[in-house]
Amino acid sequence: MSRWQPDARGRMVRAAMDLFTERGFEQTTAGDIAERAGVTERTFFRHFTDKREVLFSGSEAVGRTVAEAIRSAPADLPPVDVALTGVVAVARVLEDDHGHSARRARIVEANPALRERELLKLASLVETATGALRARGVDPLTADLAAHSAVTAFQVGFARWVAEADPPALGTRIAETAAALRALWPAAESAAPGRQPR
Amino acid sequence: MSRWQPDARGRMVRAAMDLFTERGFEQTTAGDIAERAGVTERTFFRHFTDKREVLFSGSEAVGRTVAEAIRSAPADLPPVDVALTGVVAVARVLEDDHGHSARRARIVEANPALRERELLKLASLVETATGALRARGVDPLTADLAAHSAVTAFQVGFARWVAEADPPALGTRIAETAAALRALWPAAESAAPGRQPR
DNA sequence: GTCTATAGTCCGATAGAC
DNA sequence: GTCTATCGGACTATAGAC
Repeated sequence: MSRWQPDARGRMVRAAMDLFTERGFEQTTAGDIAERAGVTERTFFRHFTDKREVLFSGSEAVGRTVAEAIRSAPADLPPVDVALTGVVAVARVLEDDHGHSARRARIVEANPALRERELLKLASLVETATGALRARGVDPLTADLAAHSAVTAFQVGFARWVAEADPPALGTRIAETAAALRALWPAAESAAPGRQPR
Repeated sequence: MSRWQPDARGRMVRAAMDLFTERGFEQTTAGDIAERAGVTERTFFRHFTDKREVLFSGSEAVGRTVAEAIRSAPADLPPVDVALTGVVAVARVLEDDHGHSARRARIVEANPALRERELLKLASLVETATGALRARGVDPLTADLAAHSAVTAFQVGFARWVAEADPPALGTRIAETAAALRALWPAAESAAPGRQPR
């Protein structure tokens, strides 16, 4: 039908993951990825602003999922639980394909440049969640910290999940991590009403 | 006396900050920085692995400060407070020069590539703190989460501090942020002794 | 210190979809 | 005709190799 094979973007993503696994991120040029995907290097850079971005193309969708889950969470839920609702919604999407997540995580962990990009995406997720919480009327500082805490629970829970050979549900790991986060702050010492910790 | 002016590294750092402020990070080449610092481009790359790194040369020292503070914290302190001790020790160092921190923060915020690097340094700080906590016998998950929480308190408190024209002590802002973080987790619901939150 | 590969940008040209 | 996706070539800066 057309001059081009469809789904150039998907082919580039798959080619990149394969090549990064085979010979590593730095040993793979943008041209290599393009070649294997059957496009030119120039086309690669029109789809992805830089070489790293090819592994992070789904991140806008993740942000939308978080924002929507926070928007539609029950009104009476405490802010931190609202934020956790957001990241658990993301977990539900990733749940299905542990193999892909694990493979991708291994590639990212192996390269500092990719870790940097991942951290930027997580930071952007924190910002998205903060905004969604504030839209619910949560005060700015609480919103920011609840978002940070939820993303930490996601990040740490996800890291444990992908490291496992025969894992439970990702949502379970995240809930466990959130429980451990809550347990960090001993209620007995300083959470008595009105007392200001220094 | 010698063929070279002393403190080439310091001159490059200052030249970089000036140029990044004047014309922005991307509009400044490594050669520009080297030239203003009176060295060759080659010398620049011998001191800094990449262009961004010139703004992050103090990060190893920060890591050592955190690790040492955690190592020497009172034995009976809860893990999260030990971790907070670490980041407060860093605050004491930055305390003196609000102007420099604010200027640097503005440069970093203005450029995604620099934000990425900053996030990587913060992640590495989390790892350092986690290691130091584990060396005290804290279990791995608690150590990781306490480190994350402390660095979040630092990060958010620092961001508020640099944004202020006539700020209080950075340590105060961080303590406030930590208190707000603690307040996120309502004690009433699930922190009763022996009860396991799900 | 020189040389080189790669990343990433800018310009324009082209070919199909609508 | 308009919109969008591809391709080609030239170009600079980064960063590493020699």
